[in-house]
Amino acid sequence: MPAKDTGTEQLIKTTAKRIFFTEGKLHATTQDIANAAGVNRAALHYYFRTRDQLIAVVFKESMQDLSLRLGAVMGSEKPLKAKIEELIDVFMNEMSVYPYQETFMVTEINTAGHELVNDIEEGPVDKFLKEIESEMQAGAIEKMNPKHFLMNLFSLLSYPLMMAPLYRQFFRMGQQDFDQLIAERKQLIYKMMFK
Amino acid sequence: MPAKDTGTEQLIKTTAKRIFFTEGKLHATTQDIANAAGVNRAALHYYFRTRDQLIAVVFKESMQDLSLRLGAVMGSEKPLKAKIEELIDVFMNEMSVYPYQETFMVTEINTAGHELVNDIEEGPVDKFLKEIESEMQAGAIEKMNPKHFLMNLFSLLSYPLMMAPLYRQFFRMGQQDFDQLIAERKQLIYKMMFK
Amino acid sequence: MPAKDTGTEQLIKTTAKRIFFTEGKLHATTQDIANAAGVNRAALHYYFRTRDQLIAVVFKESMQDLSLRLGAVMGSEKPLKAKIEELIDVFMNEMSVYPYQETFMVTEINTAGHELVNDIEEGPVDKFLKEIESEMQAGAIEKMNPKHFLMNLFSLLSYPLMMAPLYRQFFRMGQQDFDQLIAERKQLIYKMMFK
Amino acid sequence: MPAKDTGTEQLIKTTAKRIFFTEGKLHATTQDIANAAGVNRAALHYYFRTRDQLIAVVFKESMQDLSLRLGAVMGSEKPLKAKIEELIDVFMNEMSVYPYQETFMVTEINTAGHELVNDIEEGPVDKFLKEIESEMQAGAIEKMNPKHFLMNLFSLLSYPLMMAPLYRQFFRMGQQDFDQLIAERKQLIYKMMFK
DNA sequence: GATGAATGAGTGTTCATTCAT
DNA sequence: GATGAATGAACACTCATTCAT
Repeated sequence: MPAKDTGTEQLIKTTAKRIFFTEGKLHATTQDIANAAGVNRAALHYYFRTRDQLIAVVFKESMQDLSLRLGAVMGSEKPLKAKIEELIDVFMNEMSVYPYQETFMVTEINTAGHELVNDIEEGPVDKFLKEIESEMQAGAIEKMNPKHFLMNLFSLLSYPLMMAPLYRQFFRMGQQDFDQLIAERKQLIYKMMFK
Repeated sequence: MPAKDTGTEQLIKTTAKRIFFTEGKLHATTQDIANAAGVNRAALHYYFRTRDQLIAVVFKESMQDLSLRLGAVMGSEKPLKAKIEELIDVFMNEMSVYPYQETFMVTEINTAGHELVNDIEEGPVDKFLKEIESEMQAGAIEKMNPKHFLMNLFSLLSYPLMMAPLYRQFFRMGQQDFDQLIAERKQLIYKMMFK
Repeated sequence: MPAKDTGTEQLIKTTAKRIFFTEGKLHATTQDIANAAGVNRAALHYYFRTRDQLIAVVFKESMQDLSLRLGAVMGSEKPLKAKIEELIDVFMNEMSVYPYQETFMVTEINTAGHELVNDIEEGPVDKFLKEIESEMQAGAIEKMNPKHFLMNLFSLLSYPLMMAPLYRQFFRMGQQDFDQLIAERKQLIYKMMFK
Repeated sequence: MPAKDTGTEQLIKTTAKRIFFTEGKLHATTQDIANAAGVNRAALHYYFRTRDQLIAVVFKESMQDLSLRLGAVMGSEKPLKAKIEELIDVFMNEMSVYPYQETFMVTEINTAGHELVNDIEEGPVDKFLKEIESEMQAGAIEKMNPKHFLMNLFSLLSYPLMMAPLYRQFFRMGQQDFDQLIAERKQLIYKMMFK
């Protein structure tokens, strides 16, 4: 008799993602998650053994998910500039659905000893780095280690969003004005990466 | 008779900073801090009442410290390019002493409702933004809202360091190689900001 | 499937009552209570959230219990004199099972802001006060505000028991002699109330 | 060189009495007392060694004080009825200055193992009891163990005041109405004691 | 598959107390 | 005589976890 799948496991994962990545409750307890999912706290341990393992699963799945989506873009047959543009789009969309995902990652990186991203396919990335390199040779991009190029891209995309509360205070801006500022960045970043 | 200062209060603060910002133990307990400082856990409450207040003090002091150092650079009489160069230096030095300070900030931002940075002097920043703007007019910098210029600068500086463990795995690099990569960024960032 | 009741909640309450009201350990800690009940201290919080809530529950239940018993007497169809006699009996029995209940109440009254007795039925008491009043008109009881009559009754019953340790020393009496003295009061009080 | 008396010891005692007996803060900490007295917490231990000893001293002094005042009345040359009247006065005055003194006593009686009242002079009390007895023989007072007479007197005086918060709720009376009720008791009690 | 009951280990906090000065 | 600094012991409470059902 095959184990009947009541969808509870998936429900817990989805709820956890929502709580951690969307609602930004980085220190949510198992109780918080169980409550939000409408299940017993023990069910959580039934499926994931420990809180850390639930987090690890959620973490890994999200990373894989994202790297899959980014990998698809990187590995496509479009010209580099189009890829970069798409990358920015994909990333920004991700950030609007899961605004706290990166923040969560940053805090997790330094606490548990996750292997974090051990099973990412090297293929697309390597190919992508090579493309960047050849574009540098072609003169469209400033010459540098292509890894810098990637780090720069993600830095410019992520950091201001992670630090948003800080910058809003720092610049004494309201939520709306700041959102406007962030919206401008898509094009701005694109322009910065080339030329 | 002046209150006898045994230096314990300072010791606790210093130790907390080391634990949080240097060692990266973002979830350090009062016990952890007390142990590291070689004092009784109660001493911690004697001086700071609660854990949150200790954190708030440590947090604020560090922020003020940094913003003072950055403010000094921004407010100096040197030409903009020199200032940027110095800013990068100051920031990178800070990050090598307190590698986890930003990570700590990011986690704190979203938990407690600190006012974080309420008493930062607007003067130097405003003046600095104006300088950037005039340099844009002069054509040395790509035209944009000067706030973006600042955010870009800090993004490029901070993010790769915050995400270091992730990137090391992502790029399959050893600690040394990655440190080398980071070291290159100083000049790379400088070049990116102008032109 | 009905929630499985292991009786632990009731056990904790009963134990708490015994400790507070019978053994007179007015400042018993959660540990004391848990130990006496043979359960983990956390079980106490599992069922009652906080110590204060446990106390509040125990307190209210006991008050309601007593006021129910007294109310039954007051509301019965017997003549007033018989009621008073019964009241004295009920009260003295209560005091022999829970000698420290009043003492506990007195200390609690002034610490926490319990509503103490918010859901006591007014019916029986009002009716009882009216009966007393009519008996005063009839001349069997000294005329006064019937509330005084009630307060007098309870004063004469309770106070010497609450102050027992003091009086024993004051009168230099042994436990037995004092118990004997108290035993005499039942009839004595009855006689004082009338005539 | 005689120790110079700065009055601090007395100040602490007076303050403690005020806090315990007048303000009714039965669980006041050493800090609370020190603050109220405007002295350092350590001073408290300097003079009284431990908190319990401070309490013991305060307790004993107050008891002695009261028993002295009552003893003076009991031992005077007036007729019994006048003495009782005065006793009621003295006691009610005491209760209006130190409303929580009895409540405090009740809680202390059952916690610490004070000897409470070991050095009370037997003389006046004994003589007083004898007077009561002879008045009983004379027929002015109901015959009973004269100890009951005393306990009755104090019961009727004290208990309603100790239970005031309870009775106010029980009778659904406002503060003013209840105060009025209490004020009536002086005469009422006097009448009750004698036939 | 899922849960209510129960627990062990730990957390922040308070408090009376001590001691060097 | 009096105090600021520091501590040990305790306390209420929380949380992830387990287990019988």
